[in-house]
Amino acid sequence: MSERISEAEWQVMEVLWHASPLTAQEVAARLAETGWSLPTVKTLLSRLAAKGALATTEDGRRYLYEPAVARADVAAGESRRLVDRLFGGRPAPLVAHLAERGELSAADIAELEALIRELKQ
Amino acid sequence: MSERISEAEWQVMEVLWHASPLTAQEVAARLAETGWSLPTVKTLLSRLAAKGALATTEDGRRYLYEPAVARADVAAGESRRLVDRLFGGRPAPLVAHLAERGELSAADIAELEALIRELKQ
DNA sequence: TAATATCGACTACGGCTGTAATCGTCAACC
DNA sequence: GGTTGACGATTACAGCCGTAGTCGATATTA
Repeated sequence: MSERISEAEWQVMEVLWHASPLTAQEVAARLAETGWSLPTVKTLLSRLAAKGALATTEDGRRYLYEPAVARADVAAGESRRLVDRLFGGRPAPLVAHLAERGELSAADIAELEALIRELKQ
Repeated sequence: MSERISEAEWQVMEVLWHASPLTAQEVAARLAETGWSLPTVKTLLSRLAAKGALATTEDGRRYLYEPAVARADVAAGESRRLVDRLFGGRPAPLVAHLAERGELSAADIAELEALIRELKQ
């Protein structure tokens, strides 16, 4: 398990994390804004199924697709990789970075503060 | 500007962010633990120079390489991309994620707390 | 029952990435 | 001055990624 998921594949996963199971058609419909053709979406679905990120159920002559991995797990893995690579595994510099660049709103800061308070218990 | 830097390329950049300018030989020597051959390191250096991430100065018949982009800028870009993609642009969920998985040490939390206090001013 | 639409599977293909060998050239040494 | 070594440049090549076309089989419809 735990194969990497590419960026295009991630968008497909997002659709299915949001609602599943879906047919290839339905997934493609929800990805209309990407401009991808149906074959493209089908290729991505196949690749995801092949690497175990999606589970398929036969429904007559077609498949219903649904996630086989939790979004949280994949997100955690990606986060960890980034934090390791960019900040030596320490998350504070990441936050400091975002802050320095004005990428943090007051709401973000409040949210982080509440989270920290909770973590300290 | 702002071409993407791949993971192998990132390791080369790390060397030069740490000390520069260096020759290809010197860079390769500092990447001994990767097991990469000298040609491999040279390829990575060329690609980085071609995309403007490294600046070169001629030194006789060879080049001296040094970063043409700040580590902080690249790191910020990557962080931003990740946070956008995984957490809808909000950093708190990222931290929450790391926390939930026990990826945050007490020291990390203290560091974050200090940072938040500072940000609130 | 014959034509058509729809599926998934397979194939394609250019670009990027990781990894490296080879080539032409110039400098240094014998 | 010829040979050897060190450079960068060029070429290679398999695997992954984004994007998509084609094919064979089946279901639907006329």
